[in-house]
Order: sequence, then structure tokens, then C-alpha cells
Amino acid sequence: MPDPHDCPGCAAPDLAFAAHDHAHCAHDALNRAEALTAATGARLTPVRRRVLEILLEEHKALGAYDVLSRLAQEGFGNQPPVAYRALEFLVDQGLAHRIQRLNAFTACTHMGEDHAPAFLICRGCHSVAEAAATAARAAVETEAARAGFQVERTTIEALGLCPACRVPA
Amino acid sequence: MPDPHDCPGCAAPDLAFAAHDHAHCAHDALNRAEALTAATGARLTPVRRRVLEILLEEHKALGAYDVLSRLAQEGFGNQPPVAYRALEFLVDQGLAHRIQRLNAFTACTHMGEDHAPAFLICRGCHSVAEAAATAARAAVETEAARAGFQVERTTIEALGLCPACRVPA
DNA sequence: CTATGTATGTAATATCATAACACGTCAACC
DNA sequence: GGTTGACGTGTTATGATATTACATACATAG
Ligand SMILES: [Zn+2]
Ligand SMILES: [Zn+2]
Ligand SMILES: [Zn+2]
Ligand SMILES: [Zn+2]
Repeated sequence: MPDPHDCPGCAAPDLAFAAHDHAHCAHDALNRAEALTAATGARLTPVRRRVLEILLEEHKALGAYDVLSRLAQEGFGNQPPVAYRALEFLVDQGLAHRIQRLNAFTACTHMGEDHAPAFLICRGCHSVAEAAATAARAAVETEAARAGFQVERTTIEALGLCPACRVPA
Repeated sequence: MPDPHDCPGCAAPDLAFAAHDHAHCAHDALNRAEALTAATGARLTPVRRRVLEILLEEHKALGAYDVLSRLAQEGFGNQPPVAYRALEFLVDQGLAHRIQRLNAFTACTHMGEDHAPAFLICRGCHSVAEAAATAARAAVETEAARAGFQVERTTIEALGLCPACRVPA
């Protein structure tokens, strides 16, 4: 098992697109999730934990029904609410995000950081990364204020090409 | 019929939330749509025109099925593709926008301006306004570039309270 | 007038999401 | 120990959103 304190991938700002030891990346995220939920008293039950593991397998977004079919294969319930509830829990706990544009979910790559990222969605390989969005959010709020609008949450999702997909093979 | 050259509402930057003569606002938008489609050769057929009129009735987003039921009442086809196709046409022509967060559509308030707005969605009254998003987009692209990601389109949708809904009655 | 492309109508199906209820577990409480 | 209540899970049923495929109408170009 990799040492969590010696990992180039985990230090990368653009984790999803950077080459990294993803097995370690996922393992580490799961540990972090355990710690975070333990700290708040939230219960990372088997279903919820398994859903998070499934999301962590790749830096992509999975639809609720994709998750569900995986769960069903493994002996968990096979009805939509099973998946939706676990996903809702993970999103509420900040362990996963919902990607509006894809009607899909992805594991958070910055667990515990109280962040509100922009999502970078590659239309080539369908990977999803998180990017800092502080400046962008501020800009939106400035414009909104001009209209007297009070922003509570802002969804920012960029569609385009990741580094790997930009260059044709 | 109002004079298109004397309208306080049409000059407001935050048209949707500003008090304005909406009958004129909608009428004017429809004229603009006619002119724009005529100029490009696109055909604003009866269904498409009617869908735009429906969207223009309020500064809100309407689901495809809401639009469809209106169409059906008026003797147009009552199957989903009728609505989805007309809506797709309007979006392609820049006469309407799709609001991802709501799975719904709203008439564009800046037809012909080649804009890429942020949407301000009021959770109180469900009205939707467009706000300038040039700075926000630039910020997103800057961050994306740091990850080597090439942005093609960015969806920015803010949820919050409009001026009218901020103050409790 | 006929061929062509475009728009519309319709049926069927796919995909995404939630409401409502039943059951099991566990810990707090008496 | 039994009761209660909160919570999580399972299941049925339904609702909401969206697309594929095919048939038909209609304009206009040749
Ligand atoms: Zn990784
Ligand atoms: Zn890619
Ligand atoms: Zn108006
Ligand atoms: Zn409002």
C-alpha cells in the first residue's frame, strides 16, 4: 500500500488530468472520507461506501443507474432509490458532486476542503476535473449584484478537451 | 401597440427583474426574432414562432412538456419531439436558452447580441435573468488553462433570490 | 410536374428521478 | 426486558425528461 505522504499525484492541482497513481489516489480519498464522516458523526454505511468506491474508480461522472447496476450485481438493492439516496448522502457530505450537465455524479477530489469548484468536462474521454472557481464566482456575484440579485449557489461547468484529448493520436 | 423606440424596460441591463412594460418587451423580442431569422434564412415557422411566444410570456423557464401541452391545446402535434425540435431550433438560433439546472428553456433577452450569459435563477419566483459573464468566463478559462484544459463552452447558472423576492412582504 | 430537402406528426422507447410504504436495526429510555 | 423513535435499506409504483425511428406534408428548385 502506497505511502500517503509521498505521492506526486496527490499534490497536483489538476489531479484528474495529471498522470498519477490512481489506485493510491482513490485509496487515499476513501480514507479521507472515512475520517471526515467519522468526525461529523455521519455514517458511511456499506452501500454508501461502495458507491463512493465505484465513483472513485475513475475520474469520470457516473449516472445513478450506472451506479445502481453495479450495486445490484453485488447484492445490494436494485431499485433507483438505493443509488439516489447513497449519492445524495455523498453529495450532502461533500464527498461527491453532481454534474448538472451530465445528470451524473463524480467523486470529489478535494474532500474536506470546503470548496465550490468549477468542473472541467472533457468531451473526448468524459473525464471530469475540478478547478478553482473563486474568481469566477466573484465575477458572477458582482454582475448579479448589479441586477439586485443575491446569489446563493453557482454552478459552473466547462465543456471542452482535456490535455490528453487535445492532441490527436 | 407600443412604440419600440420609447421603452424604459428595453434599455434596462437587468431586464427580467426590472419593472417594465412586458407586453412591449415580448412583442419587441418577437419582432427581433423575425428580423434575425429572416436575415439568416432560417425559417420561423408557426410552431417555432408559437413556442417562442410561449417562452416570451414570462421571464421564466418552461419545461419542454409545459410547452408541449400548450401547443397541443392549440392544435399542434402533441408528441414530445414537436416541442423538443422547436426548442432546439430556437436555442440553435440564439433565440432561447436552455437552463441546465431546471431542464427547462427560456427566451433570450439579448437576441442577436452573440452573448454567452450567466443565468440568474430566482428560487422564490422562478424568474430567470441573463447577466454578463465575460469576466467569469475568462476566470474559468484561466484556471482551465492551468490544467491544460481547453474550454469550448461554459455553463454558468446562479441560484438565489431576485430583488423582489429578497424582501419579505 | 417532379424531385429534393426540410419541417411536422406520431409511435415507441429510453433515460432520469421521486413518492410512498414496509421492514430491520440499534440505541435511548423507562 | 420491553417500548419507542430515528435511521437506513428494500421494494413498488409512478412521474418527469428526452430520443430514435419512421411516416407524412409541404415548400421550392429544376
Ligand atoms: Zn486519481
Ligand atoms: Zn479527455
Ligand atoms: Zn420582459
Ligand atoms: Zn424572485
